[in-house]
Amino acid sequence: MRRTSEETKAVILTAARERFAADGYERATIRAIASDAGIDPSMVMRYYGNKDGLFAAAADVDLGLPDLTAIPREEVGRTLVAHFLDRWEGDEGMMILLRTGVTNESAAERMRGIFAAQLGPLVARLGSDPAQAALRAGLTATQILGMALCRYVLCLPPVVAMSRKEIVDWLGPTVQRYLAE
Amino acid sequence: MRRTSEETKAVILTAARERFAADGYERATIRAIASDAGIDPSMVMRYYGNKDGLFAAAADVDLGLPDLTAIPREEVGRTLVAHFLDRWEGDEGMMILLRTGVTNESAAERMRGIFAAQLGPLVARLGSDPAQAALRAGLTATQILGMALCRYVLCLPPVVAMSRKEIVDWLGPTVQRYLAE
DNA sequence: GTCTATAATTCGATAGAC
DNA sequence: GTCTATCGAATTATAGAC
Repeated sequence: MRRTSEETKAVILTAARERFAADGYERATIRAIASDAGIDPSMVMRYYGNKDGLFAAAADVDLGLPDLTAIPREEVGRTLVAHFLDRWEGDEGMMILLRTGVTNESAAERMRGIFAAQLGPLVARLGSDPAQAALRAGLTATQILGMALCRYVLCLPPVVAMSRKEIVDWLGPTVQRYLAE
Repeated sequence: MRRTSEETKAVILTAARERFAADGYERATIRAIASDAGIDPSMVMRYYGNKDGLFAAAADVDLGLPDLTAIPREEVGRTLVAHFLDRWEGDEGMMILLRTGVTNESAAERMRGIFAAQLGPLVARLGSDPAQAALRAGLTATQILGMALCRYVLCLPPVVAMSRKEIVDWLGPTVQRYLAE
């Protein structure tokens, strides 16, 4: 099939995101990604240089965090938990970060950067003690990422069985305490 | 160096645990493990058959969970958090399960089995509603594993900076609520 | 018990034709 | 823009000498 270069780049990137999300960095091979995209492996190199370049493009994730100062303070915990559930079930971005960040140092560095740049400032704007903002953001990350790990990656049966409402009801108060109490 | 077969097996297993913990399943090569152990790669095959056999031996982890019915009920959350901190900083067992379980399905299955067999019954013995025991164990896993992920694997700076006491003080009440409230 | 040699794959990456 | 062909390196795994 004949495409424009932009189309080809996009097709490759979509396949790459799915593979990195499903398999992690090492097992997501250029050959497999090219096969999914229905093109030759050399096309991947042509447009992204090497595997690292492709990964960098695939792992460019925006958490799309909501403005927590615009909602009632007692609702920030539940709101953030619900938002991350949407993010996890929406696209592969979070899965890419988690699956690759665990065995790839540059991916872990990217994960640190994303949380420092996006979750950190959000928590800081919530007010309270500025000196504690980083700590509170870190605590929040442990609970949010832990839920994602158990539910979407390790697939622990009792965690998979939980409904969306159950998760918000149980984790909401935890994140509320970490964020604002 | 000349050893007995038991010694050689043990030397290989020690090196394998460190490599699997540090690199995950894919990047922990038999060659690297053999090199660490100071022997030839073929020795690994001789004693463990193949890479899966070696991994099975390396990932045989006992959480060594304490009997929570023997301590005051209001202390179970803090006690469990402290125990897992010890486990994480004690040997490579937990790190192996986490690093490999994220990109290897058989390792994830092993993780599910270990938590179902060891954490589940522990929570069930705490009493309360038997129908909720699995849910409570799952919730506990999300917070415990999430802390480990952020602190020991992703190394998020504010989480790494926390002292042992801070972790127990912050996570203790969370796990207490998941376990027994 | 230890090692050499090597088979059989698989992977990332390059060169170049069309 | 797409593909064939291929290189060079790395991996798991096997066969067999000492």
